[in-house]
Amino acid sequence: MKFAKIPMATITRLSVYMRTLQDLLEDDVDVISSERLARLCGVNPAQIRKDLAYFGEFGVRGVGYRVGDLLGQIKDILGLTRRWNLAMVGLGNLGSALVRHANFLKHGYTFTAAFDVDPQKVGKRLPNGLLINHVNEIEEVVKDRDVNVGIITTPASAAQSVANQLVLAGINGILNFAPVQIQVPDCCHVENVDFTISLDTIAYHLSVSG
Amino acid sequence: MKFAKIPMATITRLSVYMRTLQDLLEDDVDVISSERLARLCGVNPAQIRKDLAYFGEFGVRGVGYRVGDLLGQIKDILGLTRRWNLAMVGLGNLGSALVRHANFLKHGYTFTAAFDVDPQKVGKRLPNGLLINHVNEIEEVVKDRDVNVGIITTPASAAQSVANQLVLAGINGILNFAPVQIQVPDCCHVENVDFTISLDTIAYHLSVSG
DNA sequence: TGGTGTGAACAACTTCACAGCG
DNA sequence: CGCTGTGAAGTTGTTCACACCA
Repeated sequence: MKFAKIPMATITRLSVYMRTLQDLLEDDVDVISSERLARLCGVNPAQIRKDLAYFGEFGVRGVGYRVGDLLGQIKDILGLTRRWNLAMVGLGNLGSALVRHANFLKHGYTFTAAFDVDPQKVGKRLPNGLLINHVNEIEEVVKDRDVNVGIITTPASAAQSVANQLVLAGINGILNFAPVQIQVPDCCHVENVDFTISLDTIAYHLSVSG
Repeated sequence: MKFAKIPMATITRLSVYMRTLQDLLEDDVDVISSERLARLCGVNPAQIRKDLAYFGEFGVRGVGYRVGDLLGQIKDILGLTRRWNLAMVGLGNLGSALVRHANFLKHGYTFTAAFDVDPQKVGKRLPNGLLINHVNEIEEVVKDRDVNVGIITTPASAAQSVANQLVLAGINGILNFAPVQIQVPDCCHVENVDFTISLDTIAYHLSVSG
């Protein structure tokens, strides 16, 4: 099973397994079976075994998986044993909140740049000390500070233009919170976080079921 | 094709079509073909026709779809012709930012309640005038203000307990921003918005491709 | 003629069931 | 003996190709 192409959904689940394993490690659990881990993650046990099998044989037959080992392996697969530098573009309510959000700081993600167009904001510093640059400076600053991933929290109307500048600056990964479909070349990977869609989905479910 | 069960992915895409149609309407576009709409939404034209076919025949053969009509139909399908009352639970950086976020106010979503555990916050009012209640008051306030959907932006450790209280208060839809898998009875629909997973996915893609 | 609506082919992902090994 | 690893079966979702109709 070593050289198959890996389903996108597998990568998503690896991230979930990782989080659960971290919790288990903190609770001093040494070994866990696919069945128990599956219950904790809300998936099928065979799914876990198949997901892991894409990357190697990490378990012990008749026993299960060693929590610490498996956690290390998954971090390795996801590329989380190194540091990733992030740039936040758009420091409105959402952008500012996310920069302060503790979850990014786990797993080696660090903000090394921040951008906005508002003259009131440019030149100021964020609570963590990070200087806010103008969006026009993206190319220069991104290269200078070795930014790997851009996070877009601008209004929808500005998102595509920002994405273009990020790509131009050599960025290959974008996390897009703006509610639009942005177009980028194949070299750049975009993930969309769109809670308006999620809300609409809830509205639909509530409508049909009563 | 009227009485098939509808793929979850179809509902997600309807929300995307809706947004694009709204833009087209503002640009005074009257009619659009599945091919052109598909290009704008980044999907396959047949996909759009199939998605819509689950719910009826909305197009005109040889012509395309009337933008205004189709928009109305999709809003109807998604249940967005009525008002939905939201409750925000957790008014940290993220929760506060989301309450202020303009996108919720489109499409008939309104915040009618807000909760936190911090005594510094309880009793205060948000910029929009909404009073912050204590999380203990969820059941009472939710029923009183006819809340339909709960949004969880608490730390992961508190999310399950909050979800339990929301369910107890009779809520059937939860939008969960906390990075944990919350367990609820079948009567309640949960959508997760988990940007830590999305970031990990980006890290994986950057790692494997260079 | 041109674009929708849709059955049939195809592709992707998930689950089952059991062989294989510690 | 018990749990992993995995081929095969099953399920779900996507794309094709063309009949059908304004």
